[in-house]
Amino acid sequence: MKLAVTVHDVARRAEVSVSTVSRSFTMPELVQASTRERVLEAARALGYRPNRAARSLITGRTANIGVVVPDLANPFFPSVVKGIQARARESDYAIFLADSEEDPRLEAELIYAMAKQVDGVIVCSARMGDADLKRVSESTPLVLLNRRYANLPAVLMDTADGSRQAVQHLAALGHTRCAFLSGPPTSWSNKERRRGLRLAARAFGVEVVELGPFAPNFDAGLQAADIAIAAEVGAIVAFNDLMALGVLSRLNQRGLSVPDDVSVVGFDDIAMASMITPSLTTVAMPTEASGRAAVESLVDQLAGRGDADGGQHQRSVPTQLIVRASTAPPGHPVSNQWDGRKPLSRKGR
Amino acid sequence: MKLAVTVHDVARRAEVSVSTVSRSFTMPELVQASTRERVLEAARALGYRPNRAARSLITGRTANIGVVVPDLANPFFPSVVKGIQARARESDYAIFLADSEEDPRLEAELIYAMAKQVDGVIVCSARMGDADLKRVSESTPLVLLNRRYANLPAVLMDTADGSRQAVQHLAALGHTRCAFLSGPPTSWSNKERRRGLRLAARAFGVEVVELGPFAPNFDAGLQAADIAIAAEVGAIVAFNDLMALGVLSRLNQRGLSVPDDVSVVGFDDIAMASMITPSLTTVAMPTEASGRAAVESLVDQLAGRGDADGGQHQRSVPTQLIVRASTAPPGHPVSNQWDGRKPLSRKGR
DNA sequence: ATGAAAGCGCTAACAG
DNA sequence: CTGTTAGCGCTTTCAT
Repeated sequence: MKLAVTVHDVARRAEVSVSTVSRSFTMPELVQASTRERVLEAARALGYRPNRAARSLITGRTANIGVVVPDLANPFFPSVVKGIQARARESDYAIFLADSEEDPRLEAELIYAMAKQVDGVIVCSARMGDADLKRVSESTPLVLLNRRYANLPAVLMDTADGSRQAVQHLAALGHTRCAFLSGPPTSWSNKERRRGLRLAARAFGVEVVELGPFAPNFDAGLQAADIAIAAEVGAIVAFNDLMALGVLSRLNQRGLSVPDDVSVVGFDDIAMASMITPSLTTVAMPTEASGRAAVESLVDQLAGRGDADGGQHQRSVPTQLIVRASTAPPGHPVSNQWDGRKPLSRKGR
Repeated sequence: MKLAVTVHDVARRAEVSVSTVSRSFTMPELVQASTRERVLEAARALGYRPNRAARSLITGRTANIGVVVPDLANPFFPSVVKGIQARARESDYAIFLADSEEDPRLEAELIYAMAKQVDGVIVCSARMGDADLKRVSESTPLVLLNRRYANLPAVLMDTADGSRQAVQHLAALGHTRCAFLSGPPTSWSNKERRRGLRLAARAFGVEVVELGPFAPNFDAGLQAADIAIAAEVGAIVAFNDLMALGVLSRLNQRGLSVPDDVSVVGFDDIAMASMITPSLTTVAMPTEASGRAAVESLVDQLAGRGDADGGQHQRSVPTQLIVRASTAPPGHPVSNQWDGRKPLSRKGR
């Protein structure tokens, strides 16, 4: 069943030494064409596949990259992982995946556990504290996604600007008072969203009521909706789309109309956003693109190119407000109007 | 930076031999408590972590399990992976993840590539042909999810029964003609859904028009909606929820109301289903539970318990129809799915 | 251009 | 109970 075909087997079949077999795979130009052909042929005949684990033992390189996410059930993360996976394969890396179940302690533990089997780890929306982050970063090359710490390489979505766009939009609709349903307190994204909101609120003359923190899921949205309504706001900005959907659902239950009675804004994966109910305005997060960027950052780092650019390891990826039916002029066909080309108004930062 | 702390280092520090160190970790009861304590202490002080790759080289066991999915962007699969991941950790397995991007050839290739680094592979909704499946299954222990082949271990969602429930529901609403938007031709689930549909259609006196095949995504749903409408059906059963959402979106664009003009049924992850627009009736698939079941099946198989139960390796997991607003009595506010002009709620509840 | 031999970090006999 | 030794499958000097 699980018979291991080794270099030796191939060597014997091709009547060469093991080193020649090895070289035929890893440094083909160093072996004569005819010999190499014989080796490759023998390998094919035997169904030989190099054992990457054994290889890594000696080379110190695993060709695997680790990925840690807080919760795969949150649609945001699969999308990031998708981007990582796609970009990783382009550079012949395989993916080691772990779900920390929103547990900060587990997060660090998982990274330690996989450290030896990967060349580096991409940590998505890390929930652990700075101290742990520091410690972990000393044992394995890391890339942070949507988290900032010292000058660790990071890919940051420009979520604060997304907040700004959202507020600008709401202000344009005539709103003067809106609620922010806050998410996980240790989340960098949450802080950024709040920060952007406050800044823009002042600029556009909108009052922001901060509610929460809530869990970043659908059920919390149900509950948060009532609280928001009690706070007498005309617009609700939810930490993410899962919560926003819960809000929508509860609003609907209470017979309130969106956006006629209340405007709702969520933050979500850009792909998912296009499928979701048109009454929800969304700040689209560039999930796949960020995943790809994270891999690139890691690959650079591993290739030693990391230190070359003087600690300029933190890349920011823009976000984009997607407005649907809620602002469509009467008679405008409802759809996912954004075609991915024409950006909405943006100021430089 | 990446200094490797080995058994030797620990051994030296604890003034014991390497084998004692090794045993302290893998067979703690075979080493005297005091010695073990000394070893563990030394290990902690040095920050030693066993190198699982090296270990696997000699034990033949990696404590990793591979997972292959066709498309992580399809919400169905992250949910399955979530279940796998959770159950896997309970048995101290880590996850190797690969996305085949709906490419049957890549699928087999990915499995071969990870074969040596995992103890077994869970293949979700395999798209590859039977021949490839057979070949792959000879090189690595496999568990199939929503795919059946010979007597390979498999976890099957009872999707045919879901179809039956859907048809029964539609018949009860008075429908006599419905469309089935077919998905990937090589998909077992697609065949099962169609089979269940046909069977139930006969039983309940409903006519089924088969359309497609379509790609299992949102965009295909947009397109399929037009075709379905042209076919003059009163109900549409889509291969999955991604397509169903596309259908909903297009119907909405065309000014058709769901479910007043057309009923739409999708198949989806049970957790996601609860958040999606209430106008969509869904056959909820037990994704997480199936993921867990798949791991259990694999663990059994690896423990040699596989052959004991006489080839009874195929487990079936029930599905369940979730009906929402579509069956609500007239006057029920339909949804947060409308064109942004006319309030949907007609009368109060 | 090719071969022989020495390990990578770990565990599994086999002795003591 | 603990230490010594021999590899797991692979790459890599160092010779030839």
